[in-house]
Amino acid sequence: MPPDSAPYSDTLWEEFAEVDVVDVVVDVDAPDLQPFYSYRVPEELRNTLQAGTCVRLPFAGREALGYVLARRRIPLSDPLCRKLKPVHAILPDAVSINEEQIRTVLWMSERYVCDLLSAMRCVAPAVLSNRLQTVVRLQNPDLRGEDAGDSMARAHLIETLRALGGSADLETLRATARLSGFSSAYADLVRAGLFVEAKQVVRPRATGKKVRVYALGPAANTLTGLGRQSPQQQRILDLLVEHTRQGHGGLTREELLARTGASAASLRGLVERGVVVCEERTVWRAPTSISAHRTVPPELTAEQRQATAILRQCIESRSTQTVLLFGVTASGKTEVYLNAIEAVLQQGRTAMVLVPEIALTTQVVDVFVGRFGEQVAVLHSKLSEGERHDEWRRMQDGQARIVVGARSAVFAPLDRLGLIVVDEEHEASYKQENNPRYNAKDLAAERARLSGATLVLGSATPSIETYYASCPEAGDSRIRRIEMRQRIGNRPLPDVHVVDLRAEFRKRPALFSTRLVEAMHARLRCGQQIILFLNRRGYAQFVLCRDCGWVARCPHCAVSLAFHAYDRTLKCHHCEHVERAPMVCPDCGGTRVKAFGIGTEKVEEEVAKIFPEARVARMDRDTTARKGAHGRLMREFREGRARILIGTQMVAKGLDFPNVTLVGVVSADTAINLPDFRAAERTFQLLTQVAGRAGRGESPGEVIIQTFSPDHYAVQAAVHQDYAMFYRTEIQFRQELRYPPFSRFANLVCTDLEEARASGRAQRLAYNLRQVAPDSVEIIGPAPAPLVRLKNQYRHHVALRAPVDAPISGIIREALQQMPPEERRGVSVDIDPLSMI
DNA sequence: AGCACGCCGACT
DNA sequence: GTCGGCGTGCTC
Repeated sequence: MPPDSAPYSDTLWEEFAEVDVVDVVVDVDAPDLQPFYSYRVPEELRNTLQAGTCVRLPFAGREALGYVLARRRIPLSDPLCRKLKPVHAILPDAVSINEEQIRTVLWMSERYVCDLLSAMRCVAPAVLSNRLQTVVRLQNPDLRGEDAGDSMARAHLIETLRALGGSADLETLRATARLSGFSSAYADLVRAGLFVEAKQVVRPRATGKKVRVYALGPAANTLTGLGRQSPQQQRILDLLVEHTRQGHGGLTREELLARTGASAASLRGLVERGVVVCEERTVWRAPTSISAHRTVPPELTAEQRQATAILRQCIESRSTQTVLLFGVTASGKTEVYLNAIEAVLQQGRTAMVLVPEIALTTQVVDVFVGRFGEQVAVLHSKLSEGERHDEWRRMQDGQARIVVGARSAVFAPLDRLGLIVVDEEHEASYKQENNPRYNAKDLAAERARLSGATLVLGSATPSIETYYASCPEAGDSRIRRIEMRQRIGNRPLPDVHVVDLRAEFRKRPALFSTRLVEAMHARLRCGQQIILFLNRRGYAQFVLCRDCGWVARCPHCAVSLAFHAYDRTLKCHHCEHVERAPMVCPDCGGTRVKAFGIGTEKVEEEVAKIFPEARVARMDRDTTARKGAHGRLMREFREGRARILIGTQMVAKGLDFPNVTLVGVVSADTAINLPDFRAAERTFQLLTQVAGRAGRGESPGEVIIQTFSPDHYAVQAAVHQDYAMFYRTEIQFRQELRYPPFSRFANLVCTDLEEARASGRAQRLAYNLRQVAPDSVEIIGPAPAPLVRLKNQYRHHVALRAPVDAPISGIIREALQQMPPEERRGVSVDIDPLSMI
């Protein structure tokens, strides 16, 4: 027991009775590890080791990297103390993460039922791209194969390492030696001391460069140092004081002199007296060309001013209110975001803008870079590891205070977040489609909560869930709604017409209705541009032998192959499989193999037949696969070289081409009949978004929708561009059938190379779930997943439907815990899935 | 008894 | 993932 008298002995006692430890997420891939392990803080790291740092540590008899979650003290009596090993070292220069990011990791792991390491890998990709590598070298350079005794294997390894220059990393040696008993021969050599091992940290390749920057020096605080400055020197000091106060590092010579108009000599004088010091700093180069010229804010419309005022008020009062910015297409939502960001920057806080990956083209990025220049960091999937790392650093160093990025940018290391914008919030691409299946929209909400930021969800076609949450009449107003009903310049919404393909087909079956063809002729005649939309790529959906009924199927997935005419291939749209399209049926040798169903390629071919003089650009995954192809097609269309743009949903979203006056939807039916309760919502959103591409310039727009379901409410609402009308029907249907937002779903998919094991696992999982779930939670299945085989894996699933307040993640975690670890690995958890396929 | 091999479980 | 411990089974 501690002596209870003198305070100093209390402190002493605590030193004796408690151990200083850190909880570490270890970066090792194993199915059955604990969420974290504890290590002793060694004396020499006492002042530097903290939550968020990357460390080297002993683990399972070798060295590993890990990430510190928390530092704490545990009593000496704790049995854990007997097992504790010390942290080896802190990784110098490794990027560390902040407390908010650690809390995000914990939240993710909890909500999405994933381990801390996978959550950590999402939050800190730049950090965990550090790898530990084993480098092995020969004990001495003269070592020969025959020194290894009589073992051929060992002799071979020695000779291989000699050939590699006497030293190599373990993986290279393993790959070069190509030896069946590699591990044991290698271990023998290490044990005999002939091979010497060393661990080495492999870092992401950074592209930062060193510059000299100036900051306030030690003499700046003394009164004598101040006061005797020339006006020029005073301006330099003022700027540096302001800069330091905002928490930034130093400024380069060029920046300082340009912003103060001072001379180089006055700066030199300050440095000589120690008032200002010069230090080396690494700057992380921005991957985006900051060449986008600065743009001047335009005059705001009345609605934009009103929306901006509300957002400014939220930001200035540091309200954590969520706002739905519900503005029709082309109502100028982006300008509202820009103004809100301005307000946040004035407070010395930072801003995050999430956009769907597909919209993250130069068009969007340029708007932000144009307004805020180098303060903008851009994150998207096409960045190299080095570029990503640099953008990460620029944010951590405070050089970049705004991030614009796709889904994963929600993890950006911005401090003091004041605003998070999720643009086109209804987009399905905010959902990560592999594990952990997080939704960036939910994470944005959590980060906003943690950092006290205002969350803005923007859309012309909000998701039903979001809109519902913004309706006071539903007794639910967690979200404040701001509406913008006017398009910029008071341009009218386009005229939308429906063509009933049933009637059309009775007269004359064709890809394009008479009405669409006539409208296209008219637009081409007066020099305007056209977008044709069809949400299916390729030439045809499938090929079928009309003699024997054979259908080309993917050997790896349970789907038919699509026909691509331009290279005469059959492609799987779910995996990488490609094969040559056969001329005759491989089953019966018949020659009547025919393609069915339409895709963008066929649309392109048809356009070429009817409008041979019009230049066409086709934009889908096939034509934009190569880097830069997307931008080239966009330019071609923008500059008017192409008159007609044909595309999949890529062309439906966010594009702004003023000369487009006609949008033709070749078929609105691709999604409408899918067995998914969101089919109608998707159709409505897609139709409304694509219609919004027409009439963004001076001339009014026209939209023609071809469909076999002209009376469907999603089509009708899109025709009238009436969100409220769609919402009223849809929310009623959701309520009657107890779909979200009146319930929550989870989808658990069991995958295995063998179908019996996948289905067996799904059965056990369903059984476990029924054991642990309360009666209010419905366990649906097990059943084969709609896509029963994907990339060679068989898939059986179990779904959950729960009341909105049910602890759905906890139930799933509990059910999974009752399965052995290796079986758990074959279950993929999707909380609030957007699709159950 | 002495050793090779393979499986299982722990890893702070 | 990867190491070591331990059991099995083969050989001297």
